[in-house]
Amino acid sequence: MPNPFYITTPIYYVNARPHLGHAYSTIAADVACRYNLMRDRETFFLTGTDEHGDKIVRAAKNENLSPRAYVDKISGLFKDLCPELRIRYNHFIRTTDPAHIAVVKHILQKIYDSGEIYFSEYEGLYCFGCERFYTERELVDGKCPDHKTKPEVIKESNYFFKISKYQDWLIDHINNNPDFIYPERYKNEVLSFLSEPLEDLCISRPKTRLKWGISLPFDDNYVTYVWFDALINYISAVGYPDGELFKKFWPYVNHIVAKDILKPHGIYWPIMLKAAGIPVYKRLNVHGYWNVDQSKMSKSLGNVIEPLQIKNKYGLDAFRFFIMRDMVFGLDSSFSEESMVQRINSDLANDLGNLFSRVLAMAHKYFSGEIPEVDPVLEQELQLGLESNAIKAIDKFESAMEKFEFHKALIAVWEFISRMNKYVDVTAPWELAKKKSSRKQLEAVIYNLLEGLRVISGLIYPVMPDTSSNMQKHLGMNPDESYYRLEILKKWGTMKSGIKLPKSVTLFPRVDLKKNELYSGENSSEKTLPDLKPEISMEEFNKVDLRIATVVHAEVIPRAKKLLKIEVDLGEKLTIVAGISEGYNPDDIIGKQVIVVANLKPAKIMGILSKGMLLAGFDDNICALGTVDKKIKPGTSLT
RNA sequence: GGCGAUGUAGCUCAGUCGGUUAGAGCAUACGGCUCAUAUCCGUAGUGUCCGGGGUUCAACUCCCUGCAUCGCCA
Repeated sequence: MPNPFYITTPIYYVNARPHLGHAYSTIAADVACRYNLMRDRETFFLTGTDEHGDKIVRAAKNENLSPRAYVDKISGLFKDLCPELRIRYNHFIRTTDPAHIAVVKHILQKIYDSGEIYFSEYEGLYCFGCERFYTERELVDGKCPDHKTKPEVIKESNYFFKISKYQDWLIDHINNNPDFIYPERYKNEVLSFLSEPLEDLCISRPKTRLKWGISLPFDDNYVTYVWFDALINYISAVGYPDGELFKKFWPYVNHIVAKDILKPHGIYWPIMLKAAGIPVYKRLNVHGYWNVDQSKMSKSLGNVIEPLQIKNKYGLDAFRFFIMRDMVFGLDSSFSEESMVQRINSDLANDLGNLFSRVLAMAHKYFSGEIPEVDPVLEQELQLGLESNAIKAIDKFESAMEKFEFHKALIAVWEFISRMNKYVDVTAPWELAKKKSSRKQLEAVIYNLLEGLRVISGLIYPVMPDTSSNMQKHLGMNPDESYYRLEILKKWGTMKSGIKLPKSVTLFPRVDLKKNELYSGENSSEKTLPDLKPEISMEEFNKVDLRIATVVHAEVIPRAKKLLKIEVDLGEKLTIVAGISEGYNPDDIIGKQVIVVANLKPAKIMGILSKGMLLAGFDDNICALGTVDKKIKPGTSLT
């Protein structure tokens, strides 16, 4: 039985609404979790909200709400986002939950009893926005560098946690466990921070200035510093100290955080655990920031992309794919709608979507949608290494996923997708289909392709769960079986012949946007052009007979406002009435080559039988004829 | 101010221990195919490897220095 897997996101501070950064952390955790399901591991996925502290009180005041009402509201926003992003958490914790509060008190008491917390007086410049004291030096023009406000002088007695005592232990622990903080750059950052003496951590706030928090169990005049409270969620959520979940999952915990909260997680948290006699976490996984148009995705800046807007515009799976594929876990990345569209078109529509479409179309065309019966010898013969390519892709996928290198895992999958497209090209099933004698070969080729799609459908499961199950459905697989399990994906040839496949679908439509239509966040309707008419098929379009014609004669029609009577030559002569006299005099157009609809049903206009239509564009007072850019024989049809 | 990271094709990046002709994807151009969503396959490129100096038979790689960008700390 493989080890269990416990994954956490940060608990999100509810002083702002969810944004792209939150969505990324949470989706990354979801991807890691689903991957571990593929490995048959028992998983536990924790997310939630952090709801105490000064900033919350102030944010609540801003909205004229009580802290309680305010945190309920914002926490609800975070919670509601989860199903929309297909986040399958096991528990959504709130630091205002009574069970959490009890554990925080328990830990505080435990550390206090062991003598690691002391009482001391402190005076300093305090910024309420930052919830921290500043030294004179740190201030810019006497003001807080973040909030541009003047900090207040505050003198108070507080409780301090002796974290300095654990500094050497922590340095050793990090050095002895190279994976403890990952990727390495953040490990180095923490070590460099630890190369200087740590100051003890102030873990209390007097109730005289903050009541919204957890009371210290050993002094009711104080509440707990918000970080000390918040970090404990990772164990309170699984029932520390005696819960079964805690015993089962805690030894295997992976935290996911963004780099802005590296210090609390890389320094305070392990020391808190150590001081409380709890084994420290297994691994801290630190990711970077999403930059949007050069500037940081940050709560204090205004340029926040609502993840939901983009997701609604292009679909959830495309969104999940893009942020997992484009960001190297640990590094910063930039988000633009343009690069997302590029990825959707090239990776999703062209590579994966089109592969799926062409294979299923052939299965329907040549085998009326049934998985063909296959001669095992021929099947092997015509594999051309496809099976071993699949195994190789799965191996790469696995080792990348273990290291949270999501982009590399996806690259491995796409290498295989590309391999599949080449396989189609090399085996040329449409050639095999031409001859009765190669029927057996055709069966083997299509079967192998369907098998390859089965593997792909499984490998994309963590990142694109909806598309994965959609593919699976169209591959005629039993929806009750966990088709995405790695063990099953590695076995080639498990598809049963004779199963009828549903009619094929387009997995990802190509996005065809002009630049100026990008980034119109509010206007997130399906249509990409204003007043776009309903889609037509090629077949329907082909009913229109467009021809090049030369204007041989034109005259104004008396009493008509805009109409010209025009005679065109397209091999034979045709009379057309066209409403273009506001833009053209008869003499202007004689000799011009124009585009006409030649098979339009004739209609009588102003007593003249018009047997076609001239193409022209009208924009306010401009009228422009559709013409061709070089001379061409009249009567040539346009396609 | 201190410490660190990064700088490679038009764009995003890979490049092991110093070792032959510096790679991939996207974008571009050309060719091929027609099963497929104007898709797919193939071919072709282009490089001051940030600048300067040094070590070496040999430097994108190691050392020094300068510049630029970013991060952490003060």
